[in-house]
Amino acid sequence: MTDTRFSFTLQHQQGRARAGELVTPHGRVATPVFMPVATQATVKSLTPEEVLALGAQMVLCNAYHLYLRPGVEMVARLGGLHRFMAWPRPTLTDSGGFQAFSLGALRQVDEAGIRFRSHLDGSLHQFTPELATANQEGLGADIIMCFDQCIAYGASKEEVRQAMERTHRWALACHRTHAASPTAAGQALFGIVQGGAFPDLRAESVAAITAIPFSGYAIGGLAVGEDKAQMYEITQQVAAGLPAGRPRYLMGVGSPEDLVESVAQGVDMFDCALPTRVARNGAVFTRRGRVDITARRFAEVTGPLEDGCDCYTCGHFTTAYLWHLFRARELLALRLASIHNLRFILRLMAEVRQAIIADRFEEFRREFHDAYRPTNEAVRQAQKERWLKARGG
RNA sequence: GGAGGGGUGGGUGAGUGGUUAAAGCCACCAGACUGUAAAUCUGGCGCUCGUAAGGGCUUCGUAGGUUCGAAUCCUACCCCCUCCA
Repeated sequence: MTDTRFSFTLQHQQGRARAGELVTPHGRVATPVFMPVATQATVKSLTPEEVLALGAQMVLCNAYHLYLRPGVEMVARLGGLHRFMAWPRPTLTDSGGFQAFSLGALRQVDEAGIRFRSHLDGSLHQFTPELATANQEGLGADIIMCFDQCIAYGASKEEVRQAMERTHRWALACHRTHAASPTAAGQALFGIVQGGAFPDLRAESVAAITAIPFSGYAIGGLAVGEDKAQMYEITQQVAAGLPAGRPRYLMGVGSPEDLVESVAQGVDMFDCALPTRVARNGAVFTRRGRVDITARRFAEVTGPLEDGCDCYTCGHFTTAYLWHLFRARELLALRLASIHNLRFILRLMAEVRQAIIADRFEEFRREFHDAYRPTNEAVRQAQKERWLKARGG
């Protein structure tokens, strides 16, 4: 397998934080990069032009969802993923392995693959590493992912081990399948490290996955219920074990604070449904933290969601108007909040990159955390404990 | 003037003798959401004591009454609505 049209160049490094560039058949991508999630070949509520204007360089689509509807063949007949969704820039597809985690009772895992009960019509489908790879080749994304088994936090070590070892076997199968494919030259295949929150399993997984010559390496199975301290530790450990010359992708992360922290551990790529989902539920990111703007106290706030934000929403509308749109359940509320949140994240990433290149990432990181207050109860609790400890000791 | 209907917790609106501090919805408050089965979900929402379990107090227009027991039955009064003159 040779990715003649895919490459990654490390441009600058400060501590573990890296700035680099991906080259793909559909263009270049400056890293660290956040990929907005376009599960069903659309970033929910936004047009590709809008997504592009927000500063997005690349989006993630989901092969499982597109396989069920409209179907891989259909997308291929309609010109492939890029043309189908009118997104001319780089794309990445997830294999459907995550749905082994998220679909709950609708799926069953065995050695051959994962059997899914379609959430659309109840029909039964089996995904194997071979099929998952072929599906992604059919869709035609620039980067495709190995079919892995993502497992919930709280599973026993033995269960995590089994899922991990299966993921390793499937990784080999995916690599073999892709290498034999005529489309291989145009697509980069990434491997995925699993192993839950167990450092020894993670070490094993890093060894097994990096033994296969993938174009990039992903950290999977995080942000599935473990606490943030664990997540950061595992991220640091795994990132440190991945080859420096290949892009590192932390799947499914994240929140603003997670992005900053993970870049600090040497991660180059991210995707996350959080910014857009949370936006549709009325929560908005600001430099001071996440805010639920549907609360009554925002009814008459005449300023923008955030002073100094350069997004379309903040440039045109008051917080009071957004509040009204959410209360009235107007569709524009979803769009305007999504625009703001994605712009917030994408701008954050651009600033992170600039800071790394200018060798002032650590200052940036500190300033960010000083100002940013996640609403997450656990984090707040941890902050409180740290404060009490610092005060008492 | 005549006939009829109705007044329930912030709003709307169920409830017509006990299991009712009183459904549902809205509003309000809080929380969750991380490779999207999500424009979703969860909890709270009379006052008060308690960390909790649980306890106390006050509520269904107003005032009386019947009853072991009343938002529910009776009487009077106040107010609102509809139709007919």
